[in-house]
Amino acid sequence: MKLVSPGEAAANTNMSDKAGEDLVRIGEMAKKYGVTLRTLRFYEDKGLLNPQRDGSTRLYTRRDKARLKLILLGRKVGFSLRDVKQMMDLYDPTGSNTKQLRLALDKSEKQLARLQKQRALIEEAINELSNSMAAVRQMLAERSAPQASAAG
Amino acid sequence: MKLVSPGEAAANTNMSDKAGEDLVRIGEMAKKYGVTLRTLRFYEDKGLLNPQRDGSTRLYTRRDKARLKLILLGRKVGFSLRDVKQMMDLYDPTGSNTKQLRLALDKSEKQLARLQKQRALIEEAINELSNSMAAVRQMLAERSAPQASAAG
DNA sequence: TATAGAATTGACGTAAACGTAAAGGGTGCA
DNA sequence: TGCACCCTTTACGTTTACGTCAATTCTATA
Repeated sequence: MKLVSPGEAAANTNMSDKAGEDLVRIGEMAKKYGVTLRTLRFYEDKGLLNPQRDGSTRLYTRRDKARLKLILLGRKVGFSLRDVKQMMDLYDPTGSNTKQLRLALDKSEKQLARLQKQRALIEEAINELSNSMAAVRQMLAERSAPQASAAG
Repeated sequence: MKLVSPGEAAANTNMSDKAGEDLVRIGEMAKKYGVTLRTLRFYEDKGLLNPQRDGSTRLYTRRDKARLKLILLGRKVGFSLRDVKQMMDLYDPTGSNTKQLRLALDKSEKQLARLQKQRALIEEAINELSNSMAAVRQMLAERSAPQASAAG
């Protein structure tokens, strides 16, 4: 049962059962989104992805791609995979998803606060480090040119 | 052999052998610098601190305090303990410490670059997250007031 | 003397997101 | 037929800076 043979996959013109099902195997999926195979399997193991199977071979659909995009966005903004899963698990294609959206908003507000705190910490660190570097440069300068100075 | 009894420690007026040796035990040291006992022992285990001993009891000197301050500063600006140790290990009380200072400066420059990159990433994250939140709020608004709209 | 308060060493546990083998199947092509 | 790839599962390893017992000892004090 050949669905997408390697090589043909890139120029995929297969219009099988459903129009444009566009199934890809793990290798192509990984390349397409810049992640490793291990990562995709890991996400699946954590319940974040759920690709079809052709025998034992994973086949990722359009929906898997959408989910992966969300996961990667979530990771980028600093959510844990656990958070991402919680939010995605609330998705219901038949409903208004009000609950999901509210949860996402709630988590996002908290995450935004965390990010802002982190940014503040990093700026503090940058300032402290810059000060230290200035002091070190000063000491080095004094060592290379030990002229008379009032400093102890 | 009593050196610093608890309670007396705070109002320490003991001028023993060397003037103002100012030895403190681990509990007071921890409180003074806002770290746990575990942390102090851990730092010692990693070769970052080297307190004296009264039998089996650790006694921290003025020098240990100076070193701990440096460790905490290092951690604050994002150095690993390994980095901190490398830098401190080069300290030689009899020399000019040019090598140490150069190493510190070198590491600091790299760390500064990392911090700046991190800051950039965090700001990207903040922006992306803010955008997502706006979109979610939009969707929620549409759900609570589903008037006619052109949006799909 | 009994109790409460420090200290000690030793050693396993934790978090997060994968990395990295190891051992093995399936397939198209020269 | 056999390489060259792609895929699979299982499972231990990695990183960092400690946290958290556990079992014991020491000491001051009421």
